[in-house]
Amino acid sequence: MRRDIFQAIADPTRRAILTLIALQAMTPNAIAEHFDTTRQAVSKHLRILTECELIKQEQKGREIYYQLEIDKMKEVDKWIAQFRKIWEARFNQLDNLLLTIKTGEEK
Amino acid sequence: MRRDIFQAIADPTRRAILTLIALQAMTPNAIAEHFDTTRQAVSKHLRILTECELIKQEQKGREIYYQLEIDKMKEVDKWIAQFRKIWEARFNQLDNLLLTIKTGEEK
DNA sequence: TATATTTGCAACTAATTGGTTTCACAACTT
DNA sequence: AAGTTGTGAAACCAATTAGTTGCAAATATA
Repeated sequence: MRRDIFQAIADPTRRAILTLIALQAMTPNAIAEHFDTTRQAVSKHLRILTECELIKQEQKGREIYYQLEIDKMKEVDKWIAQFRKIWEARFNQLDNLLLTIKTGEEK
Repeated sequence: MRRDIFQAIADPTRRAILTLIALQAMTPNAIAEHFDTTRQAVSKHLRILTECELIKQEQKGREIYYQLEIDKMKEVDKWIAQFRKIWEARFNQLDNLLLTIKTGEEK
């Protein structure tokens, strides 16, 4: 069973769940109300997100509050960083080019 | 057939392909040499990446060079941004707290 | 204690996935 | 013209996925 963050965020419902609980922890029932699916299906998504540590549970009586483990998100950010480095470098090149053109015009 | 970037980068081989061609365009054969799989399997990955516009082709004689469409990567970055905003806010809160403690000590 | 609520888990199903083998076609080379 | 090389696409297969329904366990309420 492959269980990494990239596979976890591949599903649109799971991405929506992460956005939903980003600001405040919620119970499975409350989460399920936001989607056109059964509570059990949401429960399965929550299990997958828990397994790859993108969320964590906090039991309160018979309710379980799920909340985002935001630090785990940094792993995706880290992978994207290699590409960000490239597009920022290109942006700076373009910037220098424009500056060169401008300086040329002023002469 | 769902075909979005998140589903595309869910596969580890596809992520490796993206990293591989990030700096220079490559042919399917050259790419396949880096993986323990057939050229045809790589070809299928390239098709998926092309369909969601993460890469583009450039024909040169009978060879086809695949190169990264880096701008498309920004869409993932954009989704991550909502979470980055949160962890940066928390970092600043912590920073302020430390500053408050320090200031308190100086009194 | 009996009942309702909140939840996770197992079993099943249809669709999708990533891989393979085989083939066809176009472009170079001899 | 004949053979080689680089490539995509089709047909098939095993594994995985996301969903369903049904059930069991634990906690709250009457």
